[in-house]
Amino acid sequence: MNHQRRELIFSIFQHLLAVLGPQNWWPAETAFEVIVGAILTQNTAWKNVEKSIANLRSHGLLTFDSLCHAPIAELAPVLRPSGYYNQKSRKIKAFCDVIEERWQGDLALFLSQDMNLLRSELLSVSGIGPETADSIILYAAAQPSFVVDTYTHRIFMRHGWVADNISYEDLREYFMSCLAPDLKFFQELHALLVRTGHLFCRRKPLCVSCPLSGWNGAG
DNA sequence: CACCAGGCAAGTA
DNA sequence: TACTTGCATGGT
Repeated sequence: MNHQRRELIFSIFQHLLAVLGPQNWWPAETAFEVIVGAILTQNTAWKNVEKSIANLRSHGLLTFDSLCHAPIAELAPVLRPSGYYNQKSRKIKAFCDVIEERWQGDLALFLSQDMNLLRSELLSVSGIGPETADSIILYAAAQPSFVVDTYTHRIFMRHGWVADNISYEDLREYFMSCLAPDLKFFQELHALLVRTGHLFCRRKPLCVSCPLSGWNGAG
């Protein structure tokens, strides 16, 4: 069972890598920028997130030390292009407050803790759910927690590889239970699946032209 | 015009 | 546990 899953996942990975090339995610300069981007992209097109990131940079708010001292009233208008700006400004502040109060402002120390403890603490922050937490762990903390995003779910359920109503945690376990915890592999596979989603499974009922269409894992 | 985008929390039954 | 709804701008 696990062996067959692993073979399927490896063959998908190799095929997408050959077709699309290495993605080298996450598109950010610093760990803090990854975290901010992960929150801003919740149910939001990345193109709009880029506008907010650019706004933050021009306002000098793209570092932990500057942003954690900025009031929400200053933050919210800057985040306007990526939507839900009142919610997201509170979420980012809630995260910064945890780092300030529980980790004395040491973001690197926070990110270097044991992966499962890190995941639990991230999930306890209001505004950080499972996908955002796993994105932060995989790309900001550089620890191997598999990220399940909407495209991963869509691609796997449309091919009939998993049930369409599978939960986030169960789909994450689908990957993590049969794969070695390989940071670079988790990063690249997630990036390739999102790229595939952007190109072939966006605004469409089926992945008709998806490179995985008709794929059965035998390749 | 309607619908969607790299979710999440809070409310309801 | 399993739905439903609000959050909000910008692209197709």
